[in-house]
Amino acid sequence: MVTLEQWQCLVAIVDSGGYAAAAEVLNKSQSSISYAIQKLEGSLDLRAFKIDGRKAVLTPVGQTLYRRAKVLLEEAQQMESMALQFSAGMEAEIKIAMDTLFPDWLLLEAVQTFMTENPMTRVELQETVLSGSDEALLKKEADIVISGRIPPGFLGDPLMQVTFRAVAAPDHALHQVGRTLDYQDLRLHRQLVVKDSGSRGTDSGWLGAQQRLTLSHINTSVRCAVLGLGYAWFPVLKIQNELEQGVLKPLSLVSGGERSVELYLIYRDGHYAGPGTKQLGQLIKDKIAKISVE
Amino acid sequence: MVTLEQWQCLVAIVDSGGYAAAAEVLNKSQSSISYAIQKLEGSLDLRAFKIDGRKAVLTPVGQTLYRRAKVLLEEAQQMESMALQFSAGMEAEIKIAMDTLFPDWLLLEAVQTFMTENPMTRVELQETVLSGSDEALLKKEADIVISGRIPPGFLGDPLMQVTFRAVAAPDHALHQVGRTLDYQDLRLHRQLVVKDSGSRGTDSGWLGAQQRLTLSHINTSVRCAVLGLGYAWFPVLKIQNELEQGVLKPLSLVSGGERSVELYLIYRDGHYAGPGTKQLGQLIKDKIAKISVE
DNA sequence: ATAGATATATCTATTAATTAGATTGAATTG
DNA sequence: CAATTCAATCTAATTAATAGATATATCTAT
Repeated sequence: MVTLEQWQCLVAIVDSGGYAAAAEVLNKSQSSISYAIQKLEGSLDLRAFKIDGRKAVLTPVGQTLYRRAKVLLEEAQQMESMALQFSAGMEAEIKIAMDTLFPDWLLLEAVQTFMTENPMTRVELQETVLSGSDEALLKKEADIVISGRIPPGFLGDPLMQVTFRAVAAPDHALHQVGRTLDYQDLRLHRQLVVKDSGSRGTDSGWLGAQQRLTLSHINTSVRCAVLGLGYAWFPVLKIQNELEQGVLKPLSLVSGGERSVELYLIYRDGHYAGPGTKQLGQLIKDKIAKISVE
Repeated sequence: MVTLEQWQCLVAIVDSGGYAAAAEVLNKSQSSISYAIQKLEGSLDLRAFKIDGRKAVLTPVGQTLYRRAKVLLEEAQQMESMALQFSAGMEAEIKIAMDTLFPDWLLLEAVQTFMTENPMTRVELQETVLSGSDEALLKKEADIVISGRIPPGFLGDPLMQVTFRAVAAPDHALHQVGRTLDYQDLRLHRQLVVKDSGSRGTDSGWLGAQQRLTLSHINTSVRCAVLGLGYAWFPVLKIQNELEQGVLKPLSLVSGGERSVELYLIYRDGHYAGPGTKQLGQLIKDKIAKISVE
């Protein structure tokens, strides 16, 4: 196998203009360079240089090899500097756990910005519900968590207020009652509940409902509500489209028709978080700040 | 610098599932593998593997390195097999000299086909006129020559008949004469002549003309004819568009209004030509055969 | 629990590859 | 024609890579 060093010699000879000059550049002796080229030419069974007078000149084959060798070396160099960044603490992988309450497009925009700036860092996104985010933190399955709950021992930065509203499809029975509804009315109808993604399975939603339909993802839940399968509390930001299109309609409740939850951004390792994690967290915060202004 | 062999070890360990298995695959001892990874990790100052139990498992950083190392090795491998083709006689560079009489789109199509099949071979095209092609052959500046002249000592395969027709712009004075023209008529007008690209500079065209405008390229000459700067003999295939659009019109001559030249394909090295040169030559012939049938 | 099997790490002696330095021969320069 | 420059070659010394033996840890099956 031709080694990287041998390719490097070939390139150095061309770039510097000769064997002796290449030796200077690479901090080697001239004989080492000569030896390296001999080995290269030997193992490929061709001539890369023709000695014209006392100058080393590339053969046509050599020219082709030179061009590709430059690319190869460039790539090897890139790998090493990438690795250097890793050893300096830059993460190869950042895992995010996000409660489905959080507007996903917002996070995805931040992730996209981050990934273009840090192409060597992978990002993994896990959508969680309620205790699922706690679990991600405690089991070290996520570096960044966006959730409404801060497990004891962690510190969270407030991100945004998520407002819930009780809604149902316009032709749902609850919308035909013709007066403001109370808890008794709701009890008689099916409530759509999003299943807790944590393994302990804390239940969410109002437990007073007799009939319940439990979904694993909020998007499915919204779809069910639109189809008239039941009523539910949804984050306003998540159903903006549905409200505008009129396929979902807010229920007028005596009280409790609007609830709200504060979402927090939590670093698993607090201020010991790596540089990439911190940058990504900041990007998310910036995105939200920008949205709030608009 | 991390060597290719070290990257190869990393990849082999992952692909085969362990240090010992990698040693087997690479025909080395297990301790060599261990040593190589130690060197790699040492020079990058990071850990690529974590020994989980007694299994070697990639760290997140290691995963990223693994993916890129595969690409790097793939590229190095490609270079070597490319070089192997070179040493087996495949040319790194093929030079073509083509008389401008030859329809260029025909050659370019053949070149394109060749280049997609042989991405590592460069192709250089030189357009010549008359003795320029002889010179390219004799000075070894071209491997393939397409020309109407075969210098002594070379063998040419007949390619195609190129038919010349005397033409001028429709509003040219020669078109206003109102009868078939003879040599005397032509003598009185400016002839457009393409300059010989050879250094000896044999003159082309009919030397009886008193006024001449000499151009270095046939395309320029056609443009001049369209603008009414003179009359000229052009290959029919080269001015098909101009004839259809009516911007050039054939002159009706008593005799000599149509001449023709046979073009030949000549290999500089005859049947000692390299495999790429032969293939490219054959492609050109095939293209012409296909055209002739249509 | 415990023996046996499996997998990586480490140590050591050996072997192979690389290196520098001196020298030679060829080509260029003044 | 002498001086200089450049690559090739030879040699000795150094360095790096390797296999083999052994140690250590862990998993598996009894």
